[in-house]
Amino acid sequence: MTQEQFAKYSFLLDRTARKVKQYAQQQFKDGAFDVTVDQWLVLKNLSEHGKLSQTELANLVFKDHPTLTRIVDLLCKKGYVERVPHPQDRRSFHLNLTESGVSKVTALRPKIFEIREKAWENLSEQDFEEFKRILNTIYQNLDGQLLEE
Amino acid sequence: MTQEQFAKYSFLLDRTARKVKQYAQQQFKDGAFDVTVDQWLVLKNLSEHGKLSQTELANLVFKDHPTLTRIVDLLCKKGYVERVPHPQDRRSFHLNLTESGVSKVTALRPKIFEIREKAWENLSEQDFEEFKRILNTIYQNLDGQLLEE
DNA sequence: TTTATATATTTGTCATACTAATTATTGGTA
DNA sequence: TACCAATAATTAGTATGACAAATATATAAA
Repeated sequence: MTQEQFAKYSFLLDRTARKVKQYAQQQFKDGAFDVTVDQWLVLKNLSEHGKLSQTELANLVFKDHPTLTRIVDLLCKKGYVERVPHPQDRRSFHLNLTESGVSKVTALRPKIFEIREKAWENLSEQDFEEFKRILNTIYQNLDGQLLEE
Repeated sequence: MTQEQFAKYSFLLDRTARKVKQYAQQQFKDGAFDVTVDQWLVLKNLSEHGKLSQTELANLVFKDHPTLTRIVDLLCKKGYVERVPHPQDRRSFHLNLTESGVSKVTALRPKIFEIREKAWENLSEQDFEEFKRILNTIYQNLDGQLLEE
């Protein structure tokens, strides 16, 4: 295998990740879900982990703080999330789903599973395990954080 | 495997793709490469395929036209690429590397192979083949274009 | 207690991605 | 010729992503 051939993993990875997001986003739009794919990820994690600070949430979804701030801004504007002042720390917030946010998650969850399944046609559970292993290995190879812990 | 577990592929894929791009971009910055990762992809393809219209180039790098227009704008501003009017079609351009662009590609190419190798530590050539197969399968599963061809 | 440092969040800037709409031009056809 | 549809590229608007810097507050150290 030449270096040339080898270096293509980054191209294929980027291309596929974009396609997956684009496909999902199109389905979200067709279904009038009223959220983006990244906004959904945030809603889903809030729904599963309850009250979270923005820092905790950012770590869960692997987005940096400025990006998360902006996503939360949009979700608040749409009325799905609220920022409740943290009782002990005035720098911080508890993020909560509103009633409307809870309904949204309940309504969308099954539809999103369906959308996600399409990508996996012609692939097996074994493929899934391999894929996870390789992705996680790459991530760890490049993650500087590990050196500091 | 629950649906819940299964649907994580999209999260892992997105997270890893971002990490790969971020790591490379950081190395590009440390090495004062003066281009972004996506700008490099465009330069590299221009170098390998010679005169191309923007539409042809967009198809090669799998970016949409507005995105490519802006990347080419930046590369022209930096003096690595030039837009030459197409002799037969006044709507279109031939894109060319400038002398400076050719030198840039020659200088960066080996450095970028080194950067790309890091991600692949602890993984085999066999893994690479599996990875390619799975990524391409996912891409094709979601690619509406195929239906029309 | 004052000072220094660390933490939580926000703001600013640039680059990329996607969609829709626009402009200019081309080619086919009545 | 005049019209119409297709094509090449650009512009506009919104969202995300990375990074640096700013702000406010909390905590630890002198």
